[in-house]
Amino acid sequence: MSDDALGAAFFGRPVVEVAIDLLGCTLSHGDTSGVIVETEAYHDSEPACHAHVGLTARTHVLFGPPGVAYVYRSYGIHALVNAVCEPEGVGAAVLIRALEPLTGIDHMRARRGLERVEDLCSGPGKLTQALDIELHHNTTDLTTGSVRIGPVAPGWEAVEHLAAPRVGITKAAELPWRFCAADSPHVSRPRLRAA
DNA sequence: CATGGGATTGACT
DNA sequence: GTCAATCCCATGC
Repeated sequence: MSDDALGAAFFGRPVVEVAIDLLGCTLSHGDTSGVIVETEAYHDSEPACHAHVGLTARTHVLFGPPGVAYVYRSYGIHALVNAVCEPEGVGAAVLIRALEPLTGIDHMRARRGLERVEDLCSGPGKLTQALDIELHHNTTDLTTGSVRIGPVAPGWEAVEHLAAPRVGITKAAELPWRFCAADSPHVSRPRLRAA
């Protein structure tokens, strides 16, 4: 494992723990990067998870080794990026839902066609567009690849976090598996429902 | 081979 | 608050 990325051992733990610990860590691709301020956990034991249907061509990566990217297209429009968790054989991943932009902000503005920093990465479909993450990044190793997740950023070591129900899903919506950094103006859907 | 659903976003009433 | 856009892939005939 290198100094600028988290190792496979970090991701090979219970998915809810990883989702919480990822708050304050960095996601980077090329010149662009940001601090993760919102995540959601998904596990094959609950029906909202894509892996719930079992091992298919699509879900194959979710059951693979931890620390790998699972990227898929949602509603035919947006790419959403996840980090595969739990030991190999378990279908689980953390959805990266929002970032606070850190570097390459001008590139993000150009890709998004927007100026306000708090609009660049405040949603799972927005951050993939801002960082230029696409479907071909599916199965990329986040510990060594071009898209990678780094350790907690300076000043984010003790971020207070909130747990809340996941959003945008129709099944198992009651599980409080959405996690946000408290007081961040960069999370999606401004209002948080209490857990 | 045809069909239906989806972990979202942005524009419009 | 409501609604359409639009691609991948799992499922069923």
